[in-house]
Amino acid sequence: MNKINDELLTRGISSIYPTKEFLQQRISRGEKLTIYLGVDPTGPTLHLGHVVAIKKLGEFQKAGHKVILLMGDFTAMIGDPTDKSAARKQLTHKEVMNNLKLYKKQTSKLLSFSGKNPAQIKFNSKWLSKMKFEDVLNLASKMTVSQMLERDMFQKRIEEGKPIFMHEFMYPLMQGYDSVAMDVDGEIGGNDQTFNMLCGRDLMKSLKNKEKFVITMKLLEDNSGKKMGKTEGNMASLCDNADDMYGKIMSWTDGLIVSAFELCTNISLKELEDIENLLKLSTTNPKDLKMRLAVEITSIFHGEKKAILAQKSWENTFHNKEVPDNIEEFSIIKGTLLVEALVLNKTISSKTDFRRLVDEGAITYKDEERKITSHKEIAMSGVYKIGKKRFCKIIIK
RNA sequence: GCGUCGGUGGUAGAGUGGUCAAUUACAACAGACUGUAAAUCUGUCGGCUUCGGCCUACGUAGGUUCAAAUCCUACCCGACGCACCA
Repeated sequence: MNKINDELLTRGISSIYPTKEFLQQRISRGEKLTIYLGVDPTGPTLHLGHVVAIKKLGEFQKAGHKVILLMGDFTAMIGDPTDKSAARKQLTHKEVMNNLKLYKKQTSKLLSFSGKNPAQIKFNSKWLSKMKFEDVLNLASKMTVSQMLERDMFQKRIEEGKPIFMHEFMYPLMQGYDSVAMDVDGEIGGNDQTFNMLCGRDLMKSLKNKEKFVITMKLLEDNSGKKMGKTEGNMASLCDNADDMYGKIMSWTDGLIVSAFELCTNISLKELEDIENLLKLSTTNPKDLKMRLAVEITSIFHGEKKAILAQKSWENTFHNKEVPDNIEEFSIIKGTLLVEALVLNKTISSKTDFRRLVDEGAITYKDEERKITSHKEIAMSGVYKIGKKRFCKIIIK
């Protein structure tokens, strides 16, 4: 019992507010706690970065606590001015519901939505959209401007002379109010959400005189913290098929291995320690550990069988340089130029790109193991390889 | 309301009349190497091309000029400062 609690309250956790002991006491007293995790339903997919907190939520659910997955549909609708690229479009109710459906599917391996203690799903528009201006003002009166300004993000913007908008001040309040509206015992989230979650803690105290606990999770990132940008692009989506998920994990930088084992897999803490030590030895090839990692994670979402198949296919393709089994096929009319065929099928983005690739010696006609050297090559029936990971099979009609 | 500054490629961010399809960094792509789709190194990185060039792009619309991302005018959007503060 004690041991389980200990892992529940340490693994992957960055910090617990007010204290770990506080939470531990409540749990060992046998209390059934209500904990929630807020997610932003803006996109249709969740990625492995989200898994960290969802997984922890699932662990609490297994331990018998009540868990809520909160869809931040209201907060998502407001849009974030810092994100000028998107100028975030307003989500329709339909889109939100659709995303929810996908989320449910994607998280079903970590959370249980049925049984006697199902994870609940709530929407924060339910209470936030009904608030009157006076309610908002009342909320706003609980926080001071300097409290808000303490936030690193705001400090940085002031230094850079970049704007801070009023509604950005409201954000933490809105998110914080979620805790009050649902009357939860605690919240869980990435440590990048610390400020918002603590804001909810303050509100809880002043409005309900309740001590809300907050668990912040470590972020999935390079041990140097530097390479996050690099990994972001490879951040496997939970919608990816087993092969892609496996492959994307393999392309993670080595520094991510330990933290990913801790945050995304179910291996024991003992094994985790072993892996950490192994990595320090110069005789260890990090690749082998990464392969193990990729199988572990892929297994969670696709089952062990598919994960092992994905591993085999990966080894064949990249280690033995063979053509993978399930590649894209398309048919063309006889005599079509290879450029036309590939661009039409969107395997390559433009004709210029095709010429470049040919000049770089990136395209190979696998059936004859021959590099394509001419821009005017006629497409043949068979398999073409572009770069290291793009394959396609052409069929002549 | 007045004033100041600014809006550039996937992002950040240079450039302030021709040498600008636009420095650089990140992302992306390719090659070499390897331990892999890691790391490192090298190259590429708007589109079309008969490889000579051509076309489209630096907030929008006009204008000046042989020539404009760069100058002018109007407009749109934004930030900052000052004033106002019912």
